[in-house]
Amino acid sequence: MQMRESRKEAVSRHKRELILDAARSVFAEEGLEGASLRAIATRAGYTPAALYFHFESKEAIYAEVLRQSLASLGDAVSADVATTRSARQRLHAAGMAFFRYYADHPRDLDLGFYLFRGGMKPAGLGHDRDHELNAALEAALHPIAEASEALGASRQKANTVMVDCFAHATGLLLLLHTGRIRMFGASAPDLMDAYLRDKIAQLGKE
Amino acid sequence: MQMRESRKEAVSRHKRELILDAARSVFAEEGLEGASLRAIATRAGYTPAALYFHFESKEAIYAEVLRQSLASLGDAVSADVATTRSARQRLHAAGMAFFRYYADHPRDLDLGFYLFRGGMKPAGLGHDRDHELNAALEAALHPIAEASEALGASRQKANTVMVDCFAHATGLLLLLHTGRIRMFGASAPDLMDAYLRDKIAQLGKE
DNA sequence: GACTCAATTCTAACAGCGTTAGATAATTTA
DNA sequence: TAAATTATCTAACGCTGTTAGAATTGAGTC
Repeated sequence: MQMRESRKEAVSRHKRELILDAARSVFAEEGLEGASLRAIATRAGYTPAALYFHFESKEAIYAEVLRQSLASLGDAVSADVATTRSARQRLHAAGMAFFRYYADHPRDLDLGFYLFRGGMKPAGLGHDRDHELNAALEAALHPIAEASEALGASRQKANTVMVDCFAHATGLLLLLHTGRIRMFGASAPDLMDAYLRDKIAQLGKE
Repeated sequence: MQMRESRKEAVSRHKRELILDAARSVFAEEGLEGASLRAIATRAGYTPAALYFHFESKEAIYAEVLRQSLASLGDAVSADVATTRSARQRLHAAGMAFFRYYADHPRDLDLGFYLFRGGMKPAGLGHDRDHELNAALEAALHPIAEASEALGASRQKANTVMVDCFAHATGLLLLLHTGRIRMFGASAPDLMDAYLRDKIAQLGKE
């Protein structure tokens, strides 16, 4: 039921994208803390209030940046998975691609943590946006569940594997980017690799 | 080299503790977002500016709350570990105690995420406070490394196990408290339990 | 009891934040 | 050209963490 977008809509979408570019730019240079709505507006050549014509709130801008980031993540995972030949390799490739994406894009991880942790609180984002982000994350991770099932796991078990991999990767990424605990020579990517290999071996023998 | 604290020092310490109680109280009722310096001051019966006589910044108050929380965590882990008889049980008990502490104290987890992620940025906390918090976290987790070594792992490997357990628990806790990904019937505590059992079995046969 | 000096708290303000109402400018439509 | 809609700006509100400087409190001394 979607009709061709009018010229006006295209222009509007383009302006939104310019604002999002400004947001990403400020975000990259100043981090999440420095990415105030005013800073974003200034960089985009706007007055703060003007942004409210294109987005309903600052969090909505953040959410859209995150949404696009999750789409990129999904693409990155899919691309890596596509180069493999076996279910074992698919699981490993998907897990590592997920890990690597956030190892390479720490700001995106910041944003994810910020919105995913705070988003449910007071009227944050609203259920629609919220569900959309959840779905995008799950979609990006889905190859892990698919590969697990191909390795003989039940659907329930396959989803559990997906959740486990997500949790482990997330925890390691947190460690990687904050350096809270000394790693004693071990590297986060190596630990992720080892975790996935163990999981695959474990699935193979059940 | 530490001498008995004077009466004046004791009073000062008591007032600090009252402020920290107010902080915990606001934090419990309003969450991290609602725990503004002004809200804390009001609850403690102070004017906002008065808090700066006892703490150097709002983040310093947060940091002290977190420090005490990490001490409690260490106690909780130690207490559970003390009830066990074997190295296998110690590892399992320590991992589960860590997980359970933050499952039961979501606000403390919020605080940890907030300070641990943002703390390194612009002049946040300073290296001393920062190192102190890191050390407290590592101390709380140490029983995991100890038990791993008792199970025959090298010191390097034992520390790796500690890091892995921390990462997995952290990731699952994030999931537990935000419900970002559907868990498909699996429960986070069960997943943590399964992870630890696997790790223990894996250590046993090396 | 009055004086002093330090410890403690308050008042008032600053600059920054997200957000909103209402006026204004720019663009499209009739 | 006139009207109407779209887009942006100005100005303000109430919030935030923080600071300077004045006022208050409290203890120790003459």
